[in-house]
Amino acid sequence: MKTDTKHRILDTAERLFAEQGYAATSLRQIIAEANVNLAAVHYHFGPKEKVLDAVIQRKVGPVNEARMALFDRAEAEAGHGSPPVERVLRAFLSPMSEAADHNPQFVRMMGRIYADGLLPEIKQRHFGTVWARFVKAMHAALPDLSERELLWRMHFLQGAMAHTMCATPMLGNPPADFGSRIERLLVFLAAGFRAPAIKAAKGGER
Amino acid sequence: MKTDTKHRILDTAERLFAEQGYAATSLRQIIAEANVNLAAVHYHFGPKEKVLDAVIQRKVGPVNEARMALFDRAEAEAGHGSPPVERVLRAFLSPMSEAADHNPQFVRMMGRIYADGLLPEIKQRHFGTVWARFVKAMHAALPDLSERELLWRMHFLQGAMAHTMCATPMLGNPPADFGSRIERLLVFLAAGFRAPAIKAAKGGER
DNA sequence: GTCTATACTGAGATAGAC
DNA sequence: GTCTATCTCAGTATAGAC
Repeated sequence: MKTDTKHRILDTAERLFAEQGYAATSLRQIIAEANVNLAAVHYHFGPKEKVLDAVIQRKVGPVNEARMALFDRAEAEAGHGSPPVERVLRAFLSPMSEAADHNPQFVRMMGRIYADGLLPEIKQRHFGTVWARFVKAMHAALPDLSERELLWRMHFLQGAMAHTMCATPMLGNPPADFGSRIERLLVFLAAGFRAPAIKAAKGGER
Repeated sequence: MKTDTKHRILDTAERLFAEQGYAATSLRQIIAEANVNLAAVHYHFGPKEKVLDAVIQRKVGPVNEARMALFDRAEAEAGHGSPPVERVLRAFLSPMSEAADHNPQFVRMMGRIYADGLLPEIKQRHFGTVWARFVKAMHAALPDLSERELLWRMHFLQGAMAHTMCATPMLGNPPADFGSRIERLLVFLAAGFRAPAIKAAKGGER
């Protein structure tokens, strides 16, 4: 059967995207290492961006499902009230950490993809719903923050998270220590979100 | 005189990089809008990356000088002790904010360049010394943090800052309200840096 | 020293034969 | 379904006019 052509393309693309980044990886390099024809890529996926889309879709699904399950659990345990900030943050961040333990390159790839800046739509498609729930849970945990203030802080979180994911400095031993990196990020972010909002910015942004 | 060829290239490149990003802007588009020849770019700057380098160099110098001056002032006012975290953060962030008031596109460009992930060397060349001083000042302001913890938090800061700079959502009125954005970021970061460090991460990163 | 014209290589994309 | 051949456009490099 030749259906494995599709899988070979995806496997090779995922590996090369993780190693070199999306932009730096050419379709010709992928097809050479996957031993398939160039047009086969276009037949199965279409343009290069769709290859990336398929690579992400294959791996990000389980991560997002885990996130949703953790949101469910946190809210169930909180009963009437809302789960604390740390709990919500952990529900979103820890599945990515676990994915990194199993496949470190995937998380690096996600970080690089994020860093490559080509996600106007990819981000929305693969993370839209889970992100919306994340924002909602954070808002419930931090009722004193205005929506605008919260959204900006979510913006800061996004940047810090992406930059942390793709961090090449695999500082420290053991090498694939993504878990402690997430722990540090979580402490940092929780404190940032808990900070009292600024009263009146001089610019007067409404 | 034809020396303005160089300036026209730089001006056009800066504008296009800001509008579309570095990767999405072709040299041919630049030369078309600047009314110069393709080889003139190669003559004056060399490869495309050197064009970016020149564009950055022209604008980032004053910003870094302002940062250094603010570091000086903060340390002088602090006397024996160290300036507080907010003071150090503001010394680093506010010059970029003022640059944005004068030329909003430049800051957007910097963010996009950062987001394009093509700065392994550019970052070092243009921000190396000022960043080193920034880290040192932050360390002095937060003596309880281990160096590793501090460096990771600087890493988070970097990601949040870059993501904030290139944020397309010019939410709120007035439109170019970069100042309040920086104020919000500053509050968020100061709280994050002040958070007590985690004791023992399960991974045991050293 | 400054620029024009032109060519070279490799990228992504597509039409059409098999 | 698959692959060959080809198209366009990118960055880069060179030769030579002024």
